[in-house]
This record gives sequence, C-alpha cells and structure tokens, in this order.
Amino acid sequence: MLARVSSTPTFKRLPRAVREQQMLDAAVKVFSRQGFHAASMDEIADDAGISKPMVYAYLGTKEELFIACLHRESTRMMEAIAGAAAPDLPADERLWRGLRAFFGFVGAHRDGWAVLYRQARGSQPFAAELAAMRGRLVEVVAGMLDHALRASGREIGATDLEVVAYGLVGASESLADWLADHPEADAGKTATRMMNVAWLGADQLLRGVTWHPPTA
Amino acid sequence: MLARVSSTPTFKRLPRAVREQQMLDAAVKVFSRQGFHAASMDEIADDAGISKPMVYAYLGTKEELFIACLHRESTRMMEAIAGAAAPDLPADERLWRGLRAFFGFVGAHRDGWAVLYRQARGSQPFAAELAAMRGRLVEVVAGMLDHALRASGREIGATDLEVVAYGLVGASESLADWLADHPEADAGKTATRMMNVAWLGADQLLRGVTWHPPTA
DNA sequence: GAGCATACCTACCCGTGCGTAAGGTTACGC
DNA sequence: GCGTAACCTTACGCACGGGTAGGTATGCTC
Repeated sequence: MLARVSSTPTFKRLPRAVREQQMLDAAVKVFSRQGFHAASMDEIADDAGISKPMVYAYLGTKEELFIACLHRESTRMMEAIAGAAAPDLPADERLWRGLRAFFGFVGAHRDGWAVLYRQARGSQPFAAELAAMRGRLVEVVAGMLDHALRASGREIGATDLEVVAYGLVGASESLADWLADHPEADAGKTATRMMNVAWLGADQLLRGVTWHPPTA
Repeated sequence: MLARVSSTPTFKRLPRAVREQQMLDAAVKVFSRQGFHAASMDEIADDAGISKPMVYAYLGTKEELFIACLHRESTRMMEAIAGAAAPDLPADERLWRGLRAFFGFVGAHRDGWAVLYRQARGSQPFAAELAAMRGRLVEVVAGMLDHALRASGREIGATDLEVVAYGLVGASESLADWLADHPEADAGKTATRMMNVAWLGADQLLRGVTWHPPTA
C-alpha cells in the first residue's frame, strides 16, 4: 500500500448532509453530460471527490441516485415557479410570471435541468416521477385557465382543458430545450416569445373564440 | 445436436430485403417496449424469427440498428405530412392538414413512433438524427408562417420566427406523447384541439397583434 | 484515553449482453 | 447434378460496470 502522497492534503471528513449534496451535484453533472446509462458510478464518485461505496451507503442504487437528483431538481423548480405567481393577479400576469420563473430557472441550470429532464423521458423507472411533476404543472396551468374562464362566465370540457394545458406545458418544455441548447439566448426574451404564442391563443379561447375544422 | 423438431416446419430462407424489414419491425417493437439499453439484440433477433449474427450482418451494430429504425420511421412520417399539405392552400388549411397527418400518423403507430421517439431524446448518439428531423419540421412550419406573413405584408425577425415555429412543433410533440399514452383518445380531435391553441395564437401574430410584458 | 460510531478506502466479484468465429444448409446458375 | 454464393446457425470471448466485503482512520463522548 502506498503511503498517501499529501500534495492535496488529505481531504477533510465531512458530515453526511454535506457529502450528500456534493454527491447529488456531481451526479446531476455527470448524468446530464453522459446520460443515465453511459454515466458510471465510479465517475460520479470520482467527481464528488469520494469513493464509490460512499455513494451506495448514502444514496443507494444508481436508479435511486438518479431519482434523488430528479427529485431535488424538480422540487427546486416548482418552488421557483410557485414563488413567482401570486394567486390573485389577472390570468395573463400570472402566466407571464410563471413562464418567466420557469425559463429563468432553466436558463440558470442549463446543464443540470434540461438534460437531466431529457434523460428521464425515456426509461420506464423514471417516467412515474416525471409524470407526477408534469402533472402538477399541468394542474396549475389548467387551474389558472379554468379560473380565468369562470371569471368571464364560460366553461370548457375537462378533457379540452387538460389537453390545452398539456399543450402549453409541452410548448414550454420544448422551448426550454431550445434555450438549453442555445447558450447565448436570453431567458426573458424566450419567455416573452412563448407568451406571444401561448397567451394570444389562450386569450382568444378565453374570449370564446374557437377554430373549427373546414367541412371539406 | 438435436435434430430439428419440425412443429414449426423449418422456416423459409428469405431474400435480404424482406428480412431487413422484418428485423426493423422487430427492432422498433422491442426498442419501444424496453427502451434502447434494456433491449437486447438477442431479443430483437428472436422476435424477428432469426438469429443474432444475421442482424449484425444486415443492419450492423446496435446503435446503427436503432438509427436505421429512427430513419425509417421518421421518413415515413415526413412523407405522411408532406403528402397532406398542398403548398398553395391558405395558411390555416395547410397547418390543419399537416397537424391532422401528424397526429394521424402518431395515432396509428402509438407503440412504434412515440416511444421510439422518446428514447431518442436522451442519448447523445441519436440526438443528431433527431435534431435533423425536428429541424426539417421546424423549417417547414417556419416557412409556412413566413409565407403567410409576407402575403399580408408583414415580417418578423428570423429568430422570432424560428422560436415560434419551435414552440409549435414542441407543443405538437407533447400532444403526440399525450396521444400515445391515451389509447382511447382520437387523433382528429387532438389535432383540432392543437389547432385551437396554435392557430388562434399564430393567427393573431400574423395579424400583427403582439403581447408585451407589463412594465412593472 | 478507552470505546464507539461514523466517515472513508481498496480491491474484488460476477452478471449481462455486445459482437464474432467458424461451420452447416438451401437454392440457383450452368 | 454440382459448385458456389447467399442464408443461417450454435457457441463463445471479453469488456464493462453495478454492487459489496472487509478493513482503516478520525473525531466525539464520558
């Protein structure tokens, strides 16, 4: 056994809570760069400046680790959004603030979030976790639309509402992808562009304007 | 070595072109059910009623095989869409037909397409292939919007145009996901709902109406 | 300063599955 | 009928990486 060469002077022992965060940071980084399967536990451990068994001891299996990442990131994101939209503003204002927060978050965590998110869409084990999160978002958006509709004395079928909300959320996710791939792009501008499609359309719907397929 | 038990009477030898299609069918099926990594070449070969080395002989590596699947499916889809939208119709009619074709295709290939597509989003090697396809779609949509704009004497910055197109394509992809997950849902209805958000918004934009962030 | 818990390590096992080597069999041309 | 090329097989090599066994150091408590 080699005596430890102390050029880097024997790293400190740290309390569990701190190490766990470091591990999660490393995991998010590696998972997003390499993808879930290509990422190796060794590399994650290495990047966290720790050895593999520690990761297993603290965060468990590779899958569990990934879920932990997903969980932390999605929680942070939901908090960012929830903190932005006060419930008693007009609908467009709320939507605008929500979008700004959303794109702001993604813009600030390009690496982390968007790619991590892209990973999760494929593989069964994570679909549940992700679907739950998307569900919460859809619910929020649908609630918002419904609220605005009722305020103007209108109503829409539940499925229609869900699908429209789903479409809006989907468009946002896609633009988030776009944002993550364009490092020079501005989050605020992206949010504005999103509003320009989403809100103009939604606003028409809220006013009772609808489009019908041509009879042909 | 066992003599071949001929309950299934010694399958025919088939020409390459036919076998290749069978293999691709099997590959699409297995990849979509299991995901790229979980799928094994043995299983694909098995499902195609052939042995593994044949797959390697004809379609190459696992990655190459997956790309071949992606390629075939995306080509089919683009053809379905291209065949639907005649270039000299009014913008909304073209958009409508394009969307109908798109959702129709996805609805008819739920298994195949949507899940396969979801797979590709994650892993680096396929990102290129997928980005190319999405690029073609975005280009088509952007071209359509631009055309409609010019016809009414307006113009938009190139980036704005791209982002809006990207958002529309993204929303469609998301609704396609939704459609793939809801076996009872109707493709035509979904297309109509999509139109109700997308077109009403795009139409406003085409008329020169825009939304601006509140000064606050 | 003994004892205990917690942080941490090196080294290994072993399943899984991609990719291939080497050989058998059927059909078609001549 | 017979060669030859295309079709198809069984059986294996081998690397990679998830997960663990078992042992060492460090700091905290009394």
